[in-house]
Parts: sequence; C-alpha cells; structure tokens
Amino acid sequence: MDFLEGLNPQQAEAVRHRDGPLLILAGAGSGKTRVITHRIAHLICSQGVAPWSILAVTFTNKAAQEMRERVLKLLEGRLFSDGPTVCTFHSFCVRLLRRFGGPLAALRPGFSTSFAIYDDDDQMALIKAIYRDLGIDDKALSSRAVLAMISRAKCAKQGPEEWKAKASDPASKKIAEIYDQYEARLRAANALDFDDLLLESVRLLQHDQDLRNSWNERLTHLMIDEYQDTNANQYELMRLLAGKQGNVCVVGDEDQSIYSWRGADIRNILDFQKDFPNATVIRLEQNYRSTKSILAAASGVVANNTNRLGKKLWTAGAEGDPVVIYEAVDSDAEAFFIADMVEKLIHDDSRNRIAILYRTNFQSRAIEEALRRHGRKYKVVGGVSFYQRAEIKDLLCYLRLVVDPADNLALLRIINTPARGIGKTTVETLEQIALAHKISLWAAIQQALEQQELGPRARAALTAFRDLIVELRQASHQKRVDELLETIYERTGYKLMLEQDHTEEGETREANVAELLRAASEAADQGESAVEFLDHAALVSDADQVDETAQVSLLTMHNAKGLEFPIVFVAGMEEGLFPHKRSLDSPAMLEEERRLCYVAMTRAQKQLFLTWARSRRKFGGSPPEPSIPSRFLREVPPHTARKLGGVSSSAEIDLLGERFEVRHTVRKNLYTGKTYNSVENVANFFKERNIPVNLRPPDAGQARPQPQPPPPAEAKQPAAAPAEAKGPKKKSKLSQGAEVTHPNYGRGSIVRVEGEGPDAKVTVLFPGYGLKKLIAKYAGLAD
DNA sequence: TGATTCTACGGTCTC
DNA sequence: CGTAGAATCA
Repeated sequence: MDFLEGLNPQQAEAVRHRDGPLLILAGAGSGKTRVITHRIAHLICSQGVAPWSILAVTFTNKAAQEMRERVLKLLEGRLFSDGPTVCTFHSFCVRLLRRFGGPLAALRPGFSTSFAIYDDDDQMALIKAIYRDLGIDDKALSSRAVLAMISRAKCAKQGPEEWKAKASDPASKKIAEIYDQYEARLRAANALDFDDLLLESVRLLQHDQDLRNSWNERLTHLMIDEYQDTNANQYELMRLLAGKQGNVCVVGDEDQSIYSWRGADIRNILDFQKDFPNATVIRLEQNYRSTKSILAAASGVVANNTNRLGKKLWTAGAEGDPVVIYEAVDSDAEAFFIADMVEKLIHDDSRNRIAILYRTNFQSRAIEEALRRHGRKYKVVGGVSFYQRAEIKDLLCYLRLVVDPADNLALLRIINTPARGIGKTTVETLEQIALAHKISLWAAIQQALEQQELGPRARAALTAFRDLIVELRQASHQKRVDELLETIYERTGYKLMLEQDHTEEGETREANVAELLRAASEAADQGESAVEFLDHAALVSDADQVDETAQVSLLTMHNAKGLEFPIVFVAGMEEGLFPHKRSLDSPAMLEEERRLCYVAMTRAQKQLFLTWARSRRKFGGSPPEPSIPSRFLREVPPHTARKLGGVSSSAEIDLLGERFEVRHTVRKNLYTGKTYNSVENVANFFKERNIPVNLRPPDAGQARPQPQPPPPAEAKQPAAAPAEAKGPKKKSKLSQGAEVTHPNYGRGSIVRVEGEGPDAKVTVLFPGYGLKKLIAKYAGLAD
C-alpha cells in the first residue's frame, strides 16, 4: 500500500521524513492525525522500522485509541506481536513506573510499584485534612488556590524545600508548610498525584541510567501530538526518551495552545528550532475542515495575537454561509435562540451534528433547559464525570484499600460508608495513633485493637471492619476484578444500603454501580488486573467520553479541542466571561483566551454561530448583570459575518420567519406549553393560524422618515421609558401595535387582543422572550 | 453516633 | 441554584 497516496505535498513530505527532529506546524483541520498515522505505517512498512520502537503520545485516551485503530487499519494484513505504542503521557508514565519504578524508592522513600494515584478529589481531601490538622481556615487561604500553586511548583520541579527557602512573607511560609505536609502524606500513603506521574518518571529516568539506555535503544521514533500544550516535565521526558538519536517528531499549532494554566509552556513549540537546530520544519496550511467564511473569521481573530510563529491557512472549500453573530437580550433568550436554531438545523438535515460550546460549565444549564423544552436529546461532556460519582468512588476506594492498605485517603472515605458505627471520635483516635507512631491508619487500627484503648462499641465496629477488609484482601488473590468488586459491593453492605433507598436517586446509583461492574467485567475479560483497572479509572478524562455520533453535544471549548462538528455554536461571547475576567489584566492570558476562541471557531465545518447576551445572571435569583460584547466579536472581520438579534430583534423575526420553515419539527415538540418563547415559534404561531403578522418594531414601523437615529441599545432595556409623543398612545392602551412594559419581560408590543377590559387576553411580543399570552388584570402591564 | 435540616457561600478551563 | 459544612435533633 502506498501511504503517500491522497496526501498534499507537505503532508507527504512529513510522512516521508525518516530521521532527525521534525516540527510539523499543523493548522486547524489540516489533517495532522492523518499525517501521524500514515507516517507510522510508512515507517513500519516502507522503511523497515520495528513497530515496537515507535512511541506516539497523544493528548487524550480517546485520541490514542482512535489513532491506534487508524494505524491498525492502515497496517491491515500485517500482524505484529508488539505494535507501536500509542498513549497519553500520563498513561505512559503509569506503565513505566509500575513496571520499572522499583529503583525510584531510592529517591522517594516509601515508594513501591503498587502506588495509588490520587485524582483531584483526593488531592483536595488531602489538603482539607492538612488544613484541619494545622488549624488553617479555608477562608483565610483558599485551598483551591494553594493546590494550584503546589501543582505549578511541581510542574516547575520545585519541591517544598525550594519553596520554603524563598518564602519571605507569612502567607507563603504557610503554603510551604502545607506543601511539605502534602508531600509527606503522599509518600506515607505511597500515592502519586497527576503531576507526580510525570515528575517521578523524569526523576526515574534521570536516576537510572540502565533504564534510560534500554529505552533509548528501543525507541527509535518518537512522536508527540498537541506539542503546544506540553509542560516542562513532559518536555523533559521527551528529551530523555529521545536520547541521542533525537528522532523526535512533534506536531502542534501555537495558535491552539490553551493549557498554560495547567503548566503547559508555549515556548516548547516556539523554541523547538532552538532546541533542535537541525530540525526540519513543515507547515500544513491547507484546511480541509471549514468553509472559507469560517476560516477567515477565525483567522481574523487570532491575527490579533503577537506571539506566533505565523501561518496562513487556506481552503479549497466553498465560501459557505457567513458566521452569524447573535445578540440576545439576556442569557435565557440566548439559550432559546440556540435551542430553536438547533431544531431548525436538525429539521433541515437530520444528519447535522451540532456542538454548543461555552467557556464555563455553569453556562450549560440554561441551554439544557431550553433544549429540554423542545424535547431535544443532547449530551453534556464533562461536568460530574462517572468516576467522580459518590457510589463509584466509594467502591473504587474499597478496591484501592484492598490493593494497598496504606492508602489512608481511601480508608478514610469508606471506613464508615455504609454507616457501621465508626464515628468521628474513633477516627480521630486512629489518626492520633497513626501520627504518633508514624504508621498508616490501617496499621493504627490493628494497634488500637491490640491496646484496648477504645470503648466496647467502637471496638466491635472496628473489629468488624478490619475482618471485612482482611476477608476481601484474601478474596482479591483468587478473583477477577469484576468478581472482586461484586464481592465488595455485597459484603460491605453497600448493595443493601442502595437497595433500601427507594428514591429515584437511589435507583440511579444502583444503575451506576451496575455500569461499573459491567466496565470491570469488560476489563477483566481483557485480562486487566485490579491495579490496571484502577489506573484506567484514574486516568479517564472528560474528553474521553465524547460521543461523536451524538446529534447535539454540549461541552466546554477546552474539551472541544481536536474535535469537529458540522455546526457549532459558541455561547456567552461577553467581556468577563469570554475572555474570562481573570485574564483581563494580563496580555499573555488574553492571548490564550483568544487562542481558545480560535480553537472554538475552527471546530465548525459548515456553519458557525457566535452568541452573546446583553445581560446575564450568575445564578437563579440574583439580578441579571449587564454585559458588553466580547472583544473577539469585534475582531471578526465584518465581511465574514452577519449580525442578528439585538436592537432590531423583531425585524429579525421576519428574516428568520421567511428564511426558515421549521414548523413540523417545532410543532411536534413545542406546542405543549402556554408560552411561545422563540423567534421562530413566533412566526410559526401565526403561520399556523393565518393571522397577519405585525412584527415590525414599533419604531421602524412608522415608516415615515424619522429624524433621529434608531434608539441605542439601552433604550430597549426593561426600565427604559417608551418613546413618547407617538400618536394614539392613550386610547390604544391595549390595542394591537401598542407598546407595553412588563415587570419581568420588559418592553414589548401587543400583537393581539382578545376580549376587553381587565379580563382581556393580550398577546405581547417581548424582544428576546418571544410571545407571551397574558391576562390584562394580572400581568401588571404599563405603557 | 447518625440522620436531618439549615445556612452561608460561591463559580474558569483539567490530565 | 446547588452544595458543603455546621448545627440540631432523635
């Protein structure tokens, strides 16, 4: 098979490149996955490189799996006992440490290859425990912030000692103390956090020359995807693994670097040519994904950044529809617009896959609600992930404890779940014993029982708990993971606890456990041990659960990295939200926000909507806060975009009503409620009934030449007074075409009146809210 | 000790 | 609005 077939010249050059460092600057949608997979196949089949000497590192497990499948497909017919390794940095490190990590004990006292992995929940629990013991108040010193600082220190390979040395003010001394404790407890529990996985792998390879040599001999070709988002430890790891041969091929796009806050260093890609002076550089600039409009819009935005290597993306594709910029009155109206448009687009073509992207997770709620009104199914990526659910974590903590009794955090989590009479005081006693003798909590239990320091009740409870764990421990030697988990589920009383909970919540929790058991049995079928299963669970990411067949997906822009969708909405394009307020005073962070915007926009293949709301409420009851459009909207070149909504929001109804015919889809789903909340439904409502639509805005409606310009945006705000001195105001208080103000919906125009007097039913169009049918005497309308 | 209610508080992005 | 931790009661 010819692996160069169908590639453009630059892609082919990258695939053909055999030895020496290679930097591939791959613009969005330029087919880099194709290049990587073809290069792997080409190296193996045409250049005689042994499959096992190739390592490709991707950003997510999902990307790794996809890449593996694609390579396998290319290699069809050729079987290899030990194929190329494709995985993420983190999973590579876990495997490395589990198999070859023994010598690390010399550098890290207490380390053994059966270490536990602490995820961010565990890390937080650990910090909280330290706060308790040191008597620190979370309000005085945010634990989240401290955890972030510790993580950053680790990325920069700075231990507690270094931190302590340069700490001058009391606050950073305190942090040094927490950091110190944090490290000590991780070691005592033989646990590694995510940063440690990378850090300790680096230290291991630096320390153990034999190990390094053997890897250098084995790995002749190294490839790293999403190189712009690697951090210092990953960089170090790459250098150690690449060895002297330096056959390292990195693929990335400096315009898509969006993870500096978690330690990614954009300089890694900007300086690659300095680090490897003999590097070949190939630019992939042909985009195969998006229309000309979308590409031009996105390029126009990112062109405002200064820190770039620079490339010019182009496409042979169609011009396509202009990007739509939609201005909504408030966040609910924004959500309604999106939901309605989703209906229309799916009605137009049921194969349309749609993504709704946002900066922060809380934005999903309003959009979810709007979608639900249409009965539209959607998939949210992220949020509370499966493995974070309480019942799942509990059972996995039992498993962790069975695998490694020193795992204090796991023990603390489940020692009294389900409740078995081991209360706070008992646990505190255990903690004191553990602290005094520098032993694990598990060991402290044994000791407490021997020394008879406890009351009879606690004693009995503790004995039962110990026997339970010992029993499970013995079972673990003979059973598969799934059987073991099942035993845990039953013997710990967890099953009973859930069965007795007859609420809906209890039932979903049971279903979740069933799902976990199913996953475990799948893992066991593939020969995974309990430890491997736990590793797997610890390293799944939100992005791994993206379902690409889902019709409507909701996800953060960060999670959308590497994905593509025919239609994309980017919601919440407002200053302070996107770009996020925490980046406003730093030019570097602003540039990262802009890159994030570029990433979001370039996910779209055919059509792109950017929406923003003039006011947004942070949570339920709080008053809406006014907002101004994101600077990124201004940066979209005007000729690539079309504006909808805003001041002319009722004019746009005509526009949409004419252009789109949605009625079937919408009717089916929507005509159940009393309100008709959306732009298209408004038009629809009238079409259905053949009622003449008078939706022109009152101002523009007076077609007479008007001296003054259209009112500024503020004039449309609820509080604003209606335009005075306009014709038959008094008499037509409740007549068609008149304007009224509603306490909740603000200003609107009457489109229909049924009946008279206080009992009259009035149908009013509120820009941004759509049609509302109101009873005059209850509605509190004012003119 | 355990279960329930109450209150205060808060919100980037994530392997 | 949702949650975590405190306060309270059985």
